[in-house]
Amino acid sequence: MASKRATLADVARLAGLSPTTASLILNGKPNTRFSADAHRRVHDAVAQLGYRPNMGARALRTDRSLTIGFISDVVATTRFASGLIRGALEQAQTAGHLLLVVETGDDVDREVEAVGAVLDRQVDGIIFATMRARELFVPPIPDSTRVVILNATSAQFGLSVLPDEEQGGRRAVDLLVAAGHTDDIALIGQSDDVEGDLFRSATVARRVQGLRSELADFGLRFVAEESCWEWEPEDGYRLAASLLDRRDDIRALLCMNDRLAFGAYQACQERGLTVGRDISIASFDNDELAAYLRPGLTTVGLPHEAMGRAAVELLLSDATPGERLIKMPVVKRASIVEGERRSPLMQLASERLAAYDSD
Amino acid sequence: MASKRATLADVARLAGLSPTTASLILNGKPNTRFSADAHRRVHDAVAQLGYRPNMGARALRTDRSLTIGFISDVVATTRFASGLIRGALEQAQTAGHLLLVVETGDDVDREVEAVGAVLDRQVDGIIFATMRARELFVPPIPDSTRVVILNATSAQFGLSVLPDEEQGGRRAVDLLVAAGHTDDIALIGQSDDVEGDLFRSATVARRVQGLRSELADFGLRFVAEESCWEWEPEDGYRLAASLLDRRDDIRALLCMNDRLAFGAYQACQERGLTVGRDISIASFDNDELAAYLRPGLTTVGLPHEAMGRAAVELLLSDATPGERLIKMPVVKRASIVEGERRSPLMQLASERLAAYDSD
DNA sequence: GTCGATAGGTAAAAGCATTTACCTCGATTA
DNA sequence: TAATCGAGGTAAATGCTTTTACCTATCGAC
Repeated sequence: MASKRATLADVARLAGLSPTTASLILNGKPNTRFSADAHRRVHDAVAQLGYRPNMGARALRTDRSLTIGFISDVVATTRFASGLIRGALEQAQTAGHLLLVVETGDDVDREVEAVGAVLDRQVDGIIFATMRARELFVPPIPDSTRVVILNATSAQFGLSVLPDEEQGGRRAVDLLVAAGHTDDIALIGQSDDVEGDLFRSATVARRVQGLRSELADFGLRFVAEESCWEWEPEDGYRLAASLLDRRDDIRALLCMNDRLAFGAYQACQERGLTVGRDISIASFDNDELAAYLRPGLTTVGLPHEAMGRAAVELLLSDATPGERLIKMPVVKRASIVEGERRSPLMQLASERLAAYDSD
Repeated sequence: MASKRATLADVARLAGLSPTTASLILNGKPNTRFSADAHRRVHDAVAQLGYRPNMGARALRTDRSLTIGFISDVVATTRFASGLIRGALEQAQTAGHLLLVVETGDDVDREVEAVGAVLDRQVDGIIFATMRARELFVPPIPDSTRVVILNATSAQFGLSVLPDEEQGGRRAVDLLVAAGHTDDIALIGQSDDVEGDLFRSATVARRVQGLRSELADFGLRFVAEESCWEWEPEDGYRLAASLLDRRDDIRALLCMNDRLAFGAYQACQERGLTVGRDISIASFDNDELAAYLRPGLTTVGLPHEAMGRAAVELLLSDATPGERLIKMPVVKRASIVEGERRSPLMQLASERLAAYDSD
């Protein structure tokens, strides 16, 4: 396969036609009438030569490269969100596009450079993915280039894709209430710190709001709240341990993420409490971890893949500015102890869950 | 920023020179003599217009796109190996290249398609990354396109990047022997199944060989071996549990990966054995999990980022065919109980570890 | 016989950067 | 004085595809 790549001119020559004709036929232009024979000859020539158009040359004329720039701060290659890029890759592929991936490490200079670099390569659009909520500084981008913000909002660019955290938060509460928990639920991890909004995902605030709204709908509230800045296993361990040592009326732990929950598991185990039998734990993210734990962790997942797909879909559509909220899946495993008594509240929570699932 | 992108012709016009001159100056061609004034005018014009060359047009002439195709079966976006792509991205960036990422899901058709797609976009080279050891079917690629195989070998393409599993295996043994283990070490996970070589990473065989060779160097052997097909936490749990229930002379578990080790932790805990005090556990991968566990898991890591970097580096170099083995880092945490007695064997193992680390 | 359609095409420009093969002008050399 | 040389450039071709603006032959109608 060392021989040079065939060009459109080669195809035309072999078909005994002009490049114009070959191009028009191959691109299926309407309002052109070429003989059936010409069609056949062109297609035969293409097959015989294994011709594939040179996208660089094509992009030069058409300004469309069938390529999308995927610029992320740090999200693309991190366990936490490789799903984002996988979803984007998948959707791009079905749309005949390829992804040019760049990681900026949240450095503004590299961000500007990244935009320049993908623009130099004539991308049809740019997806900015981020874990940080800071108002995305986005370098100048020509109006003709479509932009979608993934996992953040931006005043500057209208189109963004986010998990539907408010609904997700509500469902987490439903899970516990449907199992019979009312006045024994503690919240672990919520940080009311002002800075929280700056660096934590833009959407955590909505998650918490969903949590509280749903509880309020039921006339309930958290009986304890332990907040912390980092959300690592050791934090979960520390918070849960201190909580359980301090009071004995807690029978459900709602953790802000799975890593906190992992730490909480250890704290419970050490205290002789079996998760899923003596105490309930629910959390967020559906980290890989959640499936490893025993019993399996019930969690409201971050729909990374769906978000990635939606971003590409939105980019390639002519959708108008706005937020696209992606449904968070509720993943039931075995970390919640199911109460047998059926109270009206439990009934209501169950119904809300069912309605959400079947939506 | 809605105005059209400036072209080289615009720059030339503004500088009062010809496009030829502008091009020659900007590309710093040797053996051309232009006045200092011409240089200045061109650079001023570039700055003023914010000119950036159109890489598509450039690639058309030069056949160099400063873009690399990164084609993976499934590895690119998986927790297990996002490091590969991160390393590649990083190295590509420092070399002024961008990565066009495609995932094929290990499907031959999609693989062929992927190669076509990146070739259409004039990539300067292709990196094939894979988790599967099957002889990579690689579609026809023009000789002029450089290819590097990442995490696998290929008879067809000479250049490949692999973790140095043999040395890694030896170091794992050193860790245990240096801590005083001799006749109390069990191996968990090794599958002698013939099919193992077909689907498991190409290099696991070398890992096992390193393990056995190092033990043999010390005149030792595993006192038990539990093998299984999958390497998930539940397998580790099952194997460790059965082993510990069957015999009581085991004081060290060498697990083929961290997930197995995670399961083994649970089995030990259930039996009242404290890891790092009553029993030692060592394993491979340095999964994120390894840092979460308590005590932290001592493990020999897969050097994903370094491998990714090496792949790009190799691709852009003029290196000759061959395997490039990347050193596996030994990550010491707290899962190995340190013996106090210093035997000659312990001394020797320590020395080997030290030599490796300082290399 | 001539006019007009229409079927079936094609020549050439455009899009942008690179590169080869010149060209001009003044100074130097023989 | 004529030939040469170097400094400082430039015109035009090239790479490949798309697209606009034609072109030619034939057939039917009048």
